[in-house]
Amino acid sequence: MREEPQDKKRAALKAALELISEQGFQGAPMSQIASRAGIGVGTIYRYFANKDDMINALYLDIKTRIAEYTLRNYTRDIPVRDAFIRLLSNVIRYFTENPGELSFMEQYENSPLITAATREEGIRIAAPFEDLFHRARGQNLLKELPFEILGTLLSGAIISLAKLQLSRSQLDDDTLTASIAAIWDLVKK
Amino acid sequence: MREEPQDKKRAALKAALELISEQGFQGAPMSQIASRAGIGVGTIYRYFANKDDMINALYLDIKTRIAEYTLRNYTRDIPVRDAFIRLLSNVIRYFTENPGELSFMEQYENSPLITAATREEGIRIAAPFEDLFHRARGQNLLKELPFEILGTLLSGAIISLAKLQLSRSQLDDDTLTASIAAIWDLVKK
DNA sequence: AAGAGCGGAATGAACGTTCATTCCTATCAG
DNA sequence: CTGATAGGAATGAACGTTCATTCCGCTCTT
Repeated sequence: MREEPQDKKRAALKAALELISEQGFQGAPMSQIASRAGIGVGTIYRYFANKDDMINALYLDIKTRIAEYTLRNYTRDIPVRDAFIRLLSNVIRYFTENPGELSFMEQYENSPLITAATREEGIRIAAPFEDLFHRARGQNLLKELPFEILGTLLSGAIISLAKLQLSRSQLDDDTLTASIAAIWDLVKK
Repeated sequence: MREEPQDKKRAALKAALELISEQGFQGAPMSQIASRAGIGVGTIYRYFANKDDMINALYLDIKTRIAEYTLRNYTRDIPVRDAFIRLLSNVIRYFTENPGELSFMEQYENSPLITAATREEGIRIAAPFEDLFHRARGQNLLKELPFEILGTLLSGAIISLAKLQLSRSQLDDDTLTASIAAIWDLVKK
């Protein structure tokens, strides 16, 4: 049974994500993370300087994956409105498929554990969305508000929809589509 | 120096709110809460069964105040759209004046510390908004989506705007007004 | 004098982190 | 091929610290 070099690191991150999303930071001591990952506690410290460092790495890791997944089928030849709808749908789909990640992200982003530096880096990762905003503005489709505000409103609305979708049993497709269309109205002129 | 009977209870809640909003749950041990409140640790346990109980009480307390403040100048003779705008503005104003409360609420609502029962109670407190939704639906002003979804979208957007307002230096009045108008577009037909 | 309210030292459980030890595998000598 | 050697990876018991909670004595009030 050949092991990849980073197997244990991944296992630790996965276990941390599961425990934190299920039980919160309080419910995720290093000892439990290790045992769920099937490794020794000490091993975690071979890969991360300390617990904060591990959680930071987890955050950036997930943020990157979300950004990739969301943009995965975006190209510039898609009409602006369609592109928005598609990206928003991707966000919903991603979190539906990875419910633990939404819970972890929300906990971490709202906690003072997150450093200003990490938060900045998270924003940078999400930067490719800017392109779509610029195209939309170029076609005069957007409300006359700074991108920062439009982006904030958009993400606030879509995340809250994702949370609802996860907490209540899944919404049916038509309702979801209509909800996403509503979110487009939030930013469209 | 005559003390009101519940003074220390209030002081404990206030100190807990401050510490949790500034430093997170990790950074708010009972000993610090007590010393910031200017009381003994033991005293806290005269008013609350344990820490969880205190935090729960804090949550419900704040949620009630927010709901009151938000509805404070709402009456049925205000046109629906104006009423929405007014309530949304109240939310922003409340959190601008009480920044710690937004931070605490967001941390607590996203953490698994909150029980299903407490969450339910939180929803019940916010129920008076329903009236406005019913009026709006009666006048056919709303998108054809369940109230639950419209409410979720609305609160997601307004909360994200409040967070932005607190993190970046305050937004100017015109921008704020325009942003709130945008949020109305989210639910209006 | 009795009792309620209060304070903060004491307690023990739980935690993050360390480190002496073991395990594993690659290398190399014979 | 075999056995010895070395060194990095992995382990988990042990440590020191922190924390929620308890307990007991002190101080007012009546």
